[in-house]
Amino acid sequence: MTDIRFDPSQADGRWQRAWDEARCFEADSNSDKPKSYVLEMFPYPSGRIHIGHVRNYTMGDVLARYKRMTGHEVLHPMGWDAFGMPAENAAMEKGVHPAGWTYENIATMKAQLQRLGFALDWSREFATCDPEYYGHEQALFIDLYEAGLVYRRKSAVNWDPVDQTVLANEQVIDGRGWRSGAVVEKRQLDQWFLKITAFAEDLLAGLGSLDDWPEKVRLMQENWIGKSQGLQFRFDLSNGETIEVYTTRPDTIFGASFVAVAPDHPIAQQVAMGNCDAAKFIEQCKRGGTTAAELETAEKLGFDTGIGARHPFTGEYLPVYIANFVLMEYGTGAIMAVPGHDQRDFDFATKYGLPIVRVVAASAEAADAPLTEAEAGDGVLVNSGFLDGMNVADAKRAVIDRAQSEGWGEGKTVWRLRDWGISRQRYWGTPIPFIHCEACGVVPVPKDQLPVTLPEDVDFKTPGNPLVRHPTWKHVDCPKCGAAATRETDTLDTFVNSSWYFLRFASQPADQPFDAAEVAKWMPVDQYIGGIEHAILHLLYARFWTRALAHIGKLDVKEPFASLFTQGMVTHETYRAGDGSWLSPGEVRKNGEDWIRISDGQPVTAGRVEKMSKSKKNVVDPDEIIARYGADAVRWFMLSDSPPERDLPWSEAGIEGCGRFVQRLWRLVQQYDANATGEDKALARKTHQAVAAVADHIEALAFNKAVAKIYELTSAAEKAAPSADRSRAIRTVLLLASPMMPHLAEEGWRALGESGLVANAGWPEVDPALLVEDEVTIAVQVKGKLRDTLTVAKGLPQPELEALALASEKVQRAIDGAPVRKVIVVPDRLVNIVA
RNA sequence: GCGGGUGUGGCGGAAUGGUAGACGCCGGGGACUUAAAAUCCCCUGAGCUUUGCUCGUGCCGGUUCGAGUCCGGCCACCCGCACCA
Repeated sequence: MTDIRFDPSQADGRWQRAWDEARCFEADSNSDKPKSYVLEMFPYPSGRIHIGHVRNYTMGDVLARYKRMTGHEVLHPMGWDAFGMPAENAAMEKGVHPAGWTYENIATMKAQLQRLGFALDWSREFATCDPEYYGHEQALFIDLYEAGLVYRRKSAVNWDPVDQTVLANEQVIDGRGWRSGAVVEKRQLDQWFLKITAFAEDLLAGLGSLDDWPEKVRLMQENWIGKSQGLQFRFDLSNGETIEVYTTRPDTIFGASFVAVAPDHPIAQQVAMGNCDAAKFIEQCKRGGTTAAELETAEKLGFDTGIGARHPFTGEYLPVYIANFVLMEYGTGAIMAVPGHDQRDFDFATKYGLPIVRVVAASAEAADAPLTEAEAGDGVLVNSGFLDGMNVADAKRAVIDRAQSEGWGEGKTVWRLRDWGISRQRYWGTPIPFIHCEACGVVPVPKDQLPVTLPEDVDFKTPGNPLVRHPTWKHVDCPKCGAAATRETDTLDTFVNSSWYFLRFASQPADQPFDAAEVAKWMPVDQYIGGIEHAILHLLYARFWTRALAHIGKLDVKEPFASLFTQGMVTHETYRAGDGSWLSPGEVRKNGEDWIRISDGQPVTAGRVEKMSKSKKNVVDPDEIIARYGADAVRWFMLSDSPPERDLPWSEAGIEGCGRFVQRLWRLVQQYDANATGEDKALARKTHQAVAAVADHIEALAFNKAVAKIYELTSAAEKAAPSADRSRAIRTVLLLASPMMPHLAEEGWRALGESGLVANAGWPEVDPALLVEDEVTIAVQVKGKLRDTLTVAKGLPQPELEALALASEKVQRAIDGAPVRKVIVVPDRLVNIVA
């Protein structure tokens, strides 16, 4: 009672140690409580924790702590997605070893997370670069290989000739390597692939069962998988050959007025050999930009090959063009073009004066209505021979049936999804556990020789993959025939590491990747929380791995994440000096209505509220704010105000307000009197209502609303006179706030005379009888406009309510003598008088 | 272009078709203090002829006794994908 301020600088660490010593948050796989697996996307150890991590992990933490309080056995683990390019970049730039750099970052970031007091099971921590982890990954990879889900083929890669390395598409900027600036070459290399397309149908269908995923993410995945159904068929060409095209609109076949092939289509290449204009045109197409803006404005261009394609129904010959808008990677790289019903074909036909024929119309009478643009909608087939009069769906089926019975085409499903290329010509990744033998070919490393570990004595001074030029590492004997052989020097895409880590968190036997029975107890993850940037790749790959492992009998779940939540970013206002340079929040201050630079008083322009980024200097450092306000205030801020799926604007005033509330709650706890007597029925009601509301809000992840309810109960308890109910209210508010402000809650729990940890306390019970009010405020409207309010006993019968409302002076004035035509009474809510 | 989302005070945001603006921030006034910090109390959508009235949830219309909420049509901004046949 003497020290009225709560001091996080000494309390935070003390309670963090107490939880540690009590091993509060270690999950027990043998518990018979209902399980709850709460998982946030594990971080890449880039160096320091970002404020976005703080928000992400705070949300998960509140849920995890709440679930513990409501009697669940909670698995809430943390680890490190530790392989990746930044470690190699650091090695090249600073001469440090990727492993050393990574593990140092992990130590730093772990300490940062611990300062926030997260209820994490650190006993299960691992980094994906630990040989124990990636060794198991290698074993799983071999299992998938043996099940036929892994294969090798030649594939084009972006090759940086200076850095001697393969670049991801994002690392190629304007055709040049992002680091070296060298012009990137396309090279054909033997690459490893995972057969994700074998699960395309299932991955698509599975989306339907993910009711607790954001609609947006499901749609993004659906588009990515990109299923389309149509007809693949052959045109006989005037030069005696045939060409395969694919269409999703076989119904419009009578409207086809030309055929178009991609510039890299074999036919285009063949034409180019004998025709230098064609060759020039193809060159020109390749020079075209690939950025979104360029594509949008790109003009449709074509080159008439002079070849004709015989229409399977009319026998007419259609011209074959090479066209810049046709993609080799999709379908067959060739299309039948129907200008009347496809906008791209329409634009092209208009430019080159090709026929535009209507074959779908609103009605048979509108068969010759002019087309001013392509019409893609449904309707009745016209100008289409035997299809006339059919609707689009029937016509599609009819054409496919004819093509199949006559043998010139077949119904086909085409996917946008490609197999997953997982070869990376890099050092800092999971070595692909295979050996190349001249006699035996590709041979998996025997499992008893796993893990294939990375050599430590590597240098990054010379460009290229250190695994390739290491003097000894790759030289091994073939496990099959014993002859001299070489190891695969590619490593696995880092997305593989994050495709099964949640299984390893659930079960960590030494001799296998996971124990199926133990995993079955924890999976699926009940709540997964992370950024929207992983909406497609990570989540799709994890869904694929789970299916693939189920396919080979290692698992019994298909969908790894039952419920997904994507949180918004933390944003901050930006500041610029007169010369346009960015200024950090610490360099500026508000001067009346304006902003000025602290150092010289010069005016500063306050700009948009944007995602925090180092380049714009609008960042805040979690360590600094924790040191200044304590972990609880920071956590509270992360949950307040903005709904969790939306962006959260960071503000100095906001965090100060949170700091004030921490102290306010602390002062309230000091007023707790275990011996207080007497009732306060109204406060008791508010208390119980708050317990129910906060629980509902946390379960819905509506943390901002939960926070508002805690504020309300706090205010009510502050204002109340001492009573037994007030003491209960104070105790309750502390429990409700404990998932959000665990340190203050522990300190307060002691102040209340409790000896255990609030981390082990139960969620307060709710008395349903106290959830309902005995008095209600009734709105009294006249013609829908509020004129008065009445406070009456709950459940007052309609006639009495009506009489009370009509007796109101304000109501009578509003009616002004007009006859009452109708009275609408909503019990316990309102009376509306229509006069 | 396609798909999705969002529009409510000075700001972040609440609101099962039923009292719009909960809660927080900012701001204003007051109390305490020699003073400040801290804390506490009050006010705080706009306007007006201020016991009260009118207007007000991006815009236009509709349904309804009653619309921020439902329906139709627009507008703006944000995000994702993008020449996918």
